[in-house]
Amino acid sequence: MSRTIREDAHIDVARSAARLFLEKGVAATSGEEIAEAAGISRRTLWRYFRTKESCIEPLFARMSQNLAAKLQKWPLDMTVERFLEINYDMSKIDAQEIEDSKLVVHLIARLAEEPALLEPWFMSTRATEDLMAGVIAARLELSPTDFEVRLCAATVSAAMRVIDETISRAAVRYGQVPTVAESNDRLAQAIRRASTLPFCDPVTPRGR
Amino acid sequence: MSRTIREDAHIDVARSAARLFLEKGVAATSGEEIAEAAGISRRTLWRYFRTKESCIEPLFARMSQNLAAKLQKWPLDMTVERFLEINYDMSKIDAQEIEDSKLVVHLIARLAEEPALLEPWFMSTRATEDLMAGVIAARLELSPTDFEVRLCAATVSAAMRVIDETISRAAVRYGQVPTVAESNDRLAQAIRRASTLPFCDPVTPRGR
DNA sequence: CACAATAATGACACTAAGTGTCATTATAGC
DNA sequence: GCTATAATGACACTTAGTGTCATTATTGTG
Repeated sequence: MSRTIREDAHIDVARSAARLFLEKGVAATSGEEIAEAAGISRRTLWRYFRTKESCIEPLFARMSQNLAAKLQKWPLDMTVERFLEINYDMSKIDAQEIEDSKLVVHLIARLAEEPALLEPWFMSTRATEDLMAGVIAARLELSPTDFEVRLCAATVSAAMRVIDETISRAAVRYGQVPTVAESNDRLAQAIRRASTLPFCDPVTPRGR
Repeated sequence: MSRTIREDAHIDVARSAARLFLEKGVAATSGEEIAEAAGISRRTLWRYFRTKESCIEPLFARMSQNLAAKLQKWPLDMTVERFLEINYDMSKIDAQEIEDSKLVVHLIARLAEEPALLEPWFMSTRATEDLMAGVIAARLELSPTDFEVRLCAATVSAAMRVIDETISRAAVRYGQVPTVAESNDRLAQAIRRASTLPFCDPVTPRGR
């Protein structure tokens, strides 16, 4: 599986880059150091990533992909609240995923001091927006490119972004780590309030 | 007024850069060319801007500032719809501002083909978000850093972004230029639907 | 107006990000 | 085990971006 090997290699580099960025800042970290830490040549690093900053994107992308995998299984007759409740029980999450989440949380918490991290973070938000457009479109039997769907996806993913930033900051800077139930409540509430289309409630497929 | 002189110099460079980016693409435009087109040395260009891409930021920033200037005058007892209606009559806008708007519209329309333009665009969206947080906080007598205010500012500015992108794309790619009234309607409607706090309607100052 | 203080610019050398090219080494399919 | 192909490394190269210092505007003041 050449696809998986390459993806593994990419995320390994992302972890090294994230650790260096958190340790000494983005500006003080050179491409050379990232390559060395990841055990690849400088040339290969630039084949993997267009810029230094984008090296951490696979970490954000992995979060998006986890979300996507879950959202695909969201039954039409279920509310967001219930769906989030049963899907984030934290029990079947492996150690690697927890480590990655920690890195992501720390990166997000540093956004204010490290503007260079904003670009990859916004790119990830954009990916989430596309993801949500797909989910909303599927639930409401509309096109993912429909204006109403795009609007709703944008507001909802913006709300999710604010929740991520708020929780990450609180956790890293003030040590306030919420329970899984609390996070879910906040997230569900924010999504519901931000949504401009009724995709949070059970939807009934148009009769055929 | 050293402040104004510098700002003028910056936006002149931004116009040159925007024209070059639209003409030959971001990748094919070098810092050297931008500097030459703007009539400054390469060294001065890099003193003005950290990156090639960020050269166009003053154009986006100007739009934000125009918006800010208007929103400061939004009376507490007025709806968004009415406010937008009386503030965007297009009559008292000078030629330079129209030219700048055209450049911005074309840049936004190219976002899909020129991912390098995404960063400055998202930075501008972020500025709008801060702006909206201020406006919402003022109208509802809350703090601009309050979670509820941040959430609402994020959803509203996301909606504004989608409107900008939709209208720009339609205008540049399909020649569909809406009337001022139409744009206002769409914008007002999107803002109202995206808002998670009731700042769009007249607010009554808390009695003292 | 002259003259000092300070800010803005240019020139030049430099570091680091990012690319093109080609030889070498893994990897996959047979 | 052998061939086709994808991935990597080595090395030279371009261009983005910075440090430093001399020169040139600008601004404020008597």
